[in-house]
Amino acid sequence: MSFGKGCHLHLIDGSSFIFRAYHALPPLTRKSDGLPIGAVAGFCNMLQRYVEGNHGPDAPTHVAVIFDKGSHTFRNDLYDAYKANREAMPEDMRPQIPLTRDATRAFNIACEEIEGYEADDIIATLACQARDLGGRVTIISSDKDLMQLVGGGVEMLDAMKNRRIDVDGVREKFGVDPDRVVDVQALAGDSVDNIPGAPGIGIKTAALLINEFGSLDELLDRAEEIKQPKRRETLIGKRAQIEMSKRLVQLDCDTPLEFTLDDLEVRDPDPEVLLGFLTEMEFRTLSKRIAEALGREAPVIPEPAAQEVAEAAVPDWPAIDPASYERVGEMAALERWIAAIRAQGFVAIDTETTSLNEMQADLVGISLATAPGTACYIPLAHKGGAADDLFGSEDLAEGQVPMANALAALKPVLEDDAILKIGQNMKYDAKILAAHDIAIAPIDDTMLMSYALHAGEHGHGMDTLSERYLSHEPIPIKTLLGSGKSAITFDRVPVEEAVKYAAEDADITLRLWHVFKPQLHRARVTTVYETLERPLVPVLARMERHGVKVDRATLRAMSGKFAQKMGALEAEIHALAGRSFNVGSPKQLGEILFDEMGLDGGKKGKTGAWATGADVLEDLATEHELPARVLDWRQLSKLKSTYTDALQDHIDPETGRVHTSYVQTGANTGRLASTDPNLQNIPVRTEEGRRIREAFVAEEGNLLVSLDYSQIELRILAHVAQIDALKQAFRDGHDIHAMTASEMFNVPMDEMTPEVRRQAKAINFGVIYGISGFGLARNLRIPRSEAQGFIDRYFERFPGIKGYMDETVAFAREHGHVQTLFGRKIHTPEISAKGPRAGFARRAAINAPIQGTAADIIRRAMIRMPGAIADLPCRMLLQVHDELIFEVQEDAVDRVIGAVREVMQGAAHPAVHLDVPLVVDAGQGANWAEAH
DNA sequence: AAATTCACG
DNA sequence: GACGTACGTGAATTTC
Repeated sequence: MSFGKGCHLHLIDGSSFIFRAYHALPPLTRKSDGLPIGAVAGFCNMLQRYVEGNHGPDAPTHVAVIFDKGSHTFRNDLYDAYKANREAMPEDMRPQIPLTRDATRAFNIACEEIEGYEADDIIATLACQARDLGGRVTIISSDKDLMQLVGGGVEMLDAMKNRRIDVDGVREKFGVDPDRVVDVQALAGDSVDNIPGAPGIGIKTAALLINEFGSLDELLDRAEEIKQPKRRETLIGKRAQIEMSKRLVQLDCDTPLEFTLDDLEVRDPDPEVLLGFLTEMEFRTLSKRIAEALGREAPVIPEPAAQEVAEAAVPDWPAIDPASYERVGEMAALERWIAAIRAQGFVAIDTETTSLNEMQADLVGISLATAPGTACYIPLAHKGGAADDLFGSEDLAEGQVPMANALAALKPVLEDDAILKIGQNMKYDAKILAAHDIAIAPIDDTMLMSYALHAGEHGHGMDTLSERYLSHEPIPIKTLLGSGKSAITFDRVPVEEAVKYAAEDADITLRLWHVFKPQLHRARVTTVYETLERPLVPVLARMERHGVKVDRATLRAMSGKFAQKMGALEAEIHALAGRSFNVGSPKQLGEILFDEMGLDGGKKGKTGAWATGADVLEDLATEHELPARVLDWRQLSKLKSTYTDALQDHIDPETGRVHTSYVQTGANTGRLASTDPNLQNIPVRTEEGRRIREAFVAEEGNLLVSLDYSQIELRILAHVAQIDALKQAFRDGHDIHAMTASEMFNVPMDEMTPEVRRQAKAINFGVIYGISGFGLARNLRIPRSEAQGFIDRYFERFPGIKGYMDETVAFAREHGHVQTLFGRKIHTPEISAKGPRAGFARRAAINAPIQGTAADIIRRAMIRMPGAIADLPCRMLLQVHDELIFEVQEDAVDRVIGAVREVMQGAAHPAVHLDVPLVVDAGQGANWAEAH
């Protein structure tokens, strides 16, 4: 096909792919000879992902990967310092460059480079040609230097963020249309490429000037008109330098090419060539994946002497084949499986039910796996009914073992101390089985193993793990249940389909267990898994099943009151605005405040919408009535929709209680997350919000008791950073924030003002979060310079803190993870990233050991709690990060507080001896508001 | 499905 | 020199 109208050209910026691939992956080497191949692996992965994504109407007709070649270009003749401050290419990257060319050719994608030209110029030339012929162009790169090409059918695509950049995207980045981007760049310069530009002028100022004068030439000609003296002098004095900068950033659309667009037509890869290349590189996982996509058998890559157990184990297993699983329809067959399990001593198990909510879920079937590829499904409560019967039948389907008989046979196995039960997210299955009076134990949980091994690297759901560690995509549940309104429950799934899906889950779980089990030891996280993860499962299951009593009448009354007040506020707000609008719409509110009322202080976010967050409205509220009323309305709206209304829907009709679900792998740091509903963010900071806690009540004759760790994160900071002054203050029971303030501002403790103490408190918390001048300034609403002054003084007074922060970041850079005092590892894959992500990763790395150690401590307390309170008339109900809530028989409150406090305060022992005491405060009352 | 906002530790 | 930032979460709502 000759290139022309209707054609779509993709131009991939090869260098940016290589650099991203290099930095995204650890330094992998080819096992047989140690050749560095990390970047090549990442590059191939990106190409494969790119190819897989190329379907549908937007698919390219022509494609090429463009590379740089040679280091000397016409730009070096113009300016000898061009790109002079670039860091040298890493040693282990250089040999991989030619291999990425080979990889591109292996994928049968055109691979182009021209000696003495930058890839950007080739891309520019091709893009111009394609555009002039009436075709569409997508440049796959995030390099801002290419943005000048956008427009007239040319767009960019950031492959990592999967974000298209069109003319509007360019305007957002540069503040001008694409044809003026070079003008802005000429003024702003670029430190990465060492383009000088105009000193003192950045992108913002440059865009302002270009928009005012229309073009760079016009601006330079009329520079005399500029009012700011410094800026005027720069523009006049540095004119030559600015004009040269423009020539440096201007891409060349007339690069002499030795090929034409027609040579770039999309071609299918030759499976032999592609798989041959991948085999040569020894990419096991990738070659398997690509072979599957090509419908070929995966190439066999021999394993060298030093074997990775996980990698070596996989090829020996039979492929995952849903058609091979057994349907267990009668007792005799079930007895055979039970005998096999007893003989082996372990089994993978998965339960299928009618709901994700364990309290309302009915058991539908159970699947078992005893070896990779050996799995079965025992349907127990599938409904029958003809396929054409829209509503199905209420009768049970044929060929199912009666549930009571099956469970009676399984119960001794599931409760047998000598038989290990393996599951993925066992808390769910444990809760389902508990409803049938089965206390499943002992267990292993592949989700928790993954969490102990890989927190921070990826999620821990079965689909993720299967794809990552088994290179297999499980049958999506959607294909069985459908989605949305027409979704059915699992008991309506035909048994033959259910067998494939359910048994596959058990099979996958067993395989994952074989992969992870030996890795725990090698990664030194066996103790974390065995003492902080696995034993928490039955504890959480029991708390969740018990639930907390919530009084519907209290919530209903509050909802009504909130609705009334909101109605009045809404009328007031509309009157102030002069027209009616949706108060709940930030977009409409922004238009009212900043476009119609013309208030200043408005800022647009990255999507171009006005920001109307509470901080913005609070600033405006000092001058105007409307934002103040909106803040009031928002508070009520939040309380009503998220709490008083939604909580009522979560009261279980059977128990009259609310049963949250804790996600043990939800937070990377080791904290729990609470969902459906989230009971870890019930309001407390405002008087009105706190009243919602009055609806959380104790059963007749009982009280709610709350115990929380006082300042646990600061205590941990004092310990890990070895800050003597802080440690001593905690030992002496002093007010830690006042003490900090006194040290920093030289104010004697008895002259401390609340304001100074408040500032010190913000700094103390800031330290835990990986403090920055900007963040502290925003929090305290003071100038950034002043905030930076505070931080400097703090580090001066407590040099250990700065040392700890630097050491933590250095540790993360070296090892790719940080860890808690108890050995929990939190991976920090972005720690060496560039740009704003580096800041995020750095602060997260500083925070994780502190937050994570606190999380470990309360986990240890929770795990010991059932034993400590077994003989007392009370139940543990909730955990809120540093707080535990109990329901206690009235006459036992003091005894319970004593026992719980002892467990909580001693929870770090004997694994860790802290230099600071842990202090636990207690409260009690008829409801949570009183107990807190 | 993404963005915005806001509740908690 | 400019940019974007406090750490960790979940849920409701609007908008696309």
